[in-house]
Amino acid sequence: MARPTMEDVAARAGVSRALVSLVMRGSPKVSDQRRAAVLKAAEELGYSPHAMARSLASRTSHVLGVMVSDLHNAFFAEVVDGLDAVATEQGFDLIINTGGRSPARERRALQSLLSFRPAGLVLLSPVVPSADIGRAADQTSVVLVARSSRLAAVDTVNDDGERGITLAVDHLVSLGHKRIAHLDGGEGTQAAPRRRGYLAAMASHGLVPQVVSSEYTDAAGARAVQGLLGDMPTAIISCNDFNAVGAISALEDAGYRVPEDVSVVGYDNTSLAALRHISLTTIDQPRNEFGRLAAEALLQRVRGEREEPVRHLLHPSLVVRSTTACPGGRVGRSTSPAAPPNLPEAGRSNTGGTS
Amino acid sequence: MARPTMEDVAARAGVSRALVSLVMRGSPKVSDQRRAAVLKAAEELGYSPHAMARSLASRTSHVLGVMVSDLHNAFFAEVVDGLDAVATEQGFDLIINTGGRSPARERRALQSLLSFRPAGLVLLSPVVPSADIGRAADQTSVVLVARSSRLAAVDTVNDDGERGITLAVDHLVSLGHKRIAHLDGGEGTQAAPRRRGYLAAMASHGLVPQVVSSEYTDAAGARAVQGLLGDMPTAIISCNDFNAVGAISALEDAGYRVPEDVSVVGYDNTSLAALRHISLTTIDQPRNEFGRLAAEALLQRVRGEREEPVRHLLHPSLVVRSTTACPGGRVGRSTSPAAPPNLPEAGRSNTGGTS
DNA sequence: CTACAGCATTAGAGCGCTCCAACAAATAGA
DNA sequence: TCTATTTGTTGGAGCGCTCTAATGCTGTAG
Repeated sequence: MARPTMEDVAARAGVSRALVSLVMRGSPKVSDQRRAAVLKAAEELGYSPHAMARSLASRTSHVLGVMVSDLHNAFFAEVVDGLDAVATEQGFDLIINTGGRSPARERRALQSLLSFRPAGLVLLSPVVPSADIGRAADQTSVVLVARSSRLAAVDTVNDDGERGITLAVDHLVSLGHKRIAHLDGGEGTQAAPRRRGYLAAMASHGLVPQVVSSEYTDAAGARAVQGLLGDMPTAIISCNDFNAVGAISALEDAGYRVPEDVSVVGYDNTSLAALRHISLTTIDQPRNEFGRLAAEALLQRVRGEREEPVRHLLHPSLVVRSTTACPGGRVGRSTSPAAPPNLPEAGRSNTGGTS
Repeated sequence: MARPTMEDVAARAGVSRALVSLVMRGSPKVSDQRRAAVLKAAEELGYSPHAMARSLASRTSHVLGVMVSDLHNAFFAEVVDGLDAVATEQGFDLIINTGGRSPARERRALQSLLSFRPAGLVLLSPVVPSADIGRAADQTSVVLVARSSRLAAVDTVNDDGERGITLAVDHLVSLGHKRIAHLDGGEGTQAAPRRRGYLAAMASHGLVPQVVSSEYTDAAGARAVQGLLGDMPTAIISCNDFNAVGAISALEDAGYRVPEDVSVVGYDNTSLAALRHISLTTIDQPRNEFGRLAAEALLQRVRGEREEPVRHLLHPSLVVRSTTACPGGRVGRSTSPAAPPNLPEAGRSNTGGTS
């Protein structure tokens, strides 16, 4: 397991260590003959350069640190994919840590990432206080994704949550809905702009808003719907897809049909929403694009091409699937949102066919 | 952004660089007085040790490389969580790469991880040929998760797929099912043991097996069910949860009720299965445990506590939710699995209530 | 024949750290 | 008192690499 070094390769190829270094870095000022000899020796020894030694000697880092607040959320997986694509293409390596949505753990993760002296840091929806982020930004370039900041030293990449919710409201209004409730995300990141967008969009249509406090989970969505029983709106805009799925489930348990009785819109367009079993109308965030832009912003700074902070605000888009329809359903029933029209047949309502 | 070094701290504290090094590594043979002085100087300068320089000088690595074949799969997220827990606890850092389920990309990811000279490597369900894994194992300790191997140099952590499927078959048989089909995972990892387990379990109950070729996606599950229309078994065991959800969706589209007409069992117990809207009976793999065991196996090797390979085969468990019932449903209807009893009411069947 | 490019190649210092041997200073044993 | 032992501290070599400046070596011109 003792791996060969440049010295070994140099000895075998009958050249100096410096020459091997040049070959490894693809320098043009090496004769073809020597290059071939070096490459051959390296191949025979199974040599590959030592990234850490290289980084130490060159005083430059080809590592980007990524802190993912929550690996379980598929949202971040796609962002990381975007990051990875750009990073790999530009010869950077990713080192990933998780923060587990706890400030203490995130702070440790940050420390650990910084100890590698990365060229830059990407923080995905971090929950640590802004001061910690500022401290990190003193040491290296930082880009924030799915979290805004006023720090001059950090770039940010976010989706325009106000606009996203506006798309949802407009869609429902164009279908003829008037009573549209919003199950909000409470203290969660990005919950505030979405709430603001909802209120503004409702106002612009001259409609009465109804914000129901909720959270980013399916259980919370179900609970919120249970609180609405007896006075159900004709449409619900959830704070995210999980919440929406929970809401749908509770609606069906209560005998409402989706979308005939109640339309539901999610947010995020997770893979969940695309499942044909769920087929949720939702708002798509260009997640991969988040990652790409974050990586590019970082690399611009790393290369010293930019000093001023950049704030990307990406346009979300509406993805219409099967959980939205005209009030009363496509068949043009009563528009009354009154009491549950009927009870589920038996057992689980959400798998039930009909008869 | 030029960060202070040990030299700076030493100068400020009025001691030698070596003493600072001792303090940073928590050596007991430092007087309290000096220790305090060093710590104070470090604090004032905002010093933190350079992980790469440390690793280079000490010729030891505190880095574990992790290759995740597919970040989108929440399965791996939990494994990584388990890894992370153990690694952090033992003072190791994780550096994560993705392989994107492509041998070429995985090979590159492997190279990149190895260039950091990690103490060990954890490969989550890699798709590269065994030879590549062997080559990696020449350079560092390797643990394979969700992929088996006969290589003497690598440890493996897997679930006992045969046993998992047996649990599913037994469960269905105990409910009274006789016609139980298996939608298999084709070439996918772990598909083979699951198929084997299914065949063995069916044989042990004296039942006729029916393997339908499929894949690990919801679309494939739906397609497989469509192929069964007109001659539907009373129960289906899917190769994973996604496949099961696709199957359920197609069943409902065709007018079958789940679980009254057809019971469905998934595999993996993903968060998807737990959604109340889906509430899928499935087989749980102890994913977090996978990660913990993998990390521990690796660290044992790193510390030189073990030479012989270890093969962990974890026991999966059955999680009964709402997609399985006695044939004919709980209400005790006809057990005939004949033709679709009726057509979906209108539009999407899967959100429909009844009337 | 010397001069001077131009080029491929190399010696050597140094990146920030660890670790070993060496060393004072204090303590103990004779 | 002198020698051992212990304890705390330090200089210096070296981890595997990069990078600068210097080297040798052509070939062409004066």
